[in-house]
Amino acid sequence: MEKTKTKTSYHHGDLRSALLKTGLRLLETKAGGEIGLREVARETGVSATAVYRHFPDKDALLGALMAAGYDMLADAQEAAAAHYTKRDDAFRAIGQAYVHFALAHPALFRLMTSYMHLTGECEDGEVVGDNRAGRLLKDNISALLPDDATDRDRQVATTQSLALVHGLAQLVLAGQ
Amino acid sequence: MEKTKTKTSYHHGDLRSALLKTGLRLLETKAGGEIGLREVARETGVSATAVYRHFPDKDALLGALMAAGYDMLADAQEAAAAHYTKRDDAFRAIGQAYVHFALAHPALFRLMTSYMHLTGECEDGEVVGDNRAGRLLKDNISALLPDDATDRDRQVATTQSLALVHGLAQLVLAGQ
DNA sequence: TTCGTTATGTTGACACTGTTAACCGCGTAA
DNA sequence: TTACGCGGTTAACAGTGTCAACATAACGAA
Repeated sequence: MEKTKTKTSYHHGDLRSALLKTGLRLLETKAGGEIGLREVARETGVSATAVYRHFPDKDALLGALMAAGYDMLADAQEAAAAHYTKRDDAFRAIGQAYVHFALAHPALFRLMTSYMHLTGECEDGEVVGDNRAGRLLKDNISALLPDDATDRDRQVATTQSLALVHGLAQLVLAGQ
Repeated sequence: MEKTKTKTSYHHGDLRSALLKTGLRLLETKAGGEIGLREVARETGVSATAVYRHFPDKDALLGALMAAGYDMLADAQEAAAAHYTKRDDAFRAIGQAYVHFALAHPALFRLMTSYMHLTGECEDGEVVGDNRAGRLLKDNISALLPDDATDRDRQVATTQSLALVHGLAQLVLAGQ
C-alpha cells in the first residue's frame, strides 16, 4: 500500500526503480563520498552487469538519482511554500527548504550539485531553470517583483537569490 | 629562475612539490572529472607507491592540491583588490576574482569546493575563514560595515556575501 | 674511511571498481 | 511448436587505491 511497486514486472520485478530506491537509501546512509555501481547492484541483490540493461552508464544511473533528488527537493519546497499565503513568506520558505534539504540529505545533495555540469544539456536556453525546483523559485521571484520589471530584472533577481541560497546551503554543509 | 626548485634534494629531486606541480597541471588540462593518484605519479615519472612517502593518503594529496588552489585564489584576489583604492571597489573586485578563478580553473575549483567537507578540521572555530581567501574577504567586508556594527553583524554580512559569490561561481560553472 | 640507520623509491600483490563479451532462460508472437 | 528478444547471469579486462617486502642512496657515527 505504501509502496505500490507497479509489479508490471517482466522477469524479475521491475529493476530500475528498485535500483533507484536502493541508490537513494545508500545515499541516505552514507555520510560522505561517492556511490558505486556495483555497490547499489549488490545491495539490490542483483549482479553488477544487470544495471546496464536499464542504464547505459554509471553516470546515467547517477543522473537518474539526481533527477529523483530534484523531484524530492521540489516537493519539499512546494510543501513548505503551501503553508504561507504572503508571497514573500512563501519565497523565504522555499529558500529555507532548499538549505534544509541540503542538511537533511547531504550525500544526495552533494551528488545533485557536484554533477551539475553534466545536467544542462545546454540547449542554449536557461540552464538553471530546467528542473522543477528552479522553475518554482523563478515563479515565486517573479511574483515578488513589481509588474513593470523587465525580463532581465527577473533573471538577475532569480540568479542572485538562487546563488545566495545555493551558496548558503553549500557553506552550511561544509561546516557540518 | 622562475622556478627556484629548491634542489636541496635527497635522492631524486624533491618530490612532493613535483607531485603537486603535475597535479595542478593535470587539473588545468582535464576539463571535468577527478584526478587519480596513479595518474599524477605516472605523469611525474615515478612509481605509484612513491606518493605514500610524502602523503599518507590520496585524500591528503588532494588536500594539498586544495591548499595550493586556495593560495592561488587568495593571490588572485589580493592582486585584483590592489588595483582599487575605494573600499567597495576592492570588495567587488575580490568577488569578481572569485568567480573568475572558478571559470579559469574549473577542475581545481571543483576539487576545492567538493572536498570542502574534508577541509574544516572543525576546531570549533569558524570553519569558513580558516584559509587566506576567506580571511581576505572577511577583512574587506568588515571595512565596509559601519564602525558600530556588532560581531554578529559582521559574521552575517560575511556569510551572506561569501554565499552569494560562491553560489554565483557554482552556477556560472554549471552553465559553462 | 667504513658501517649502520633512516629516508626515499621500487616491485608485486590484493581487493575493488566500471565496463565489455559471451551465454542463458523466460515470455511472447508467428 | 518454434524463433526471437528482453532481462538476467558469469567470466574477464583494464584500471584504481593501498599494503608489505625489498632495494638503494644519503648521512651521521665509529
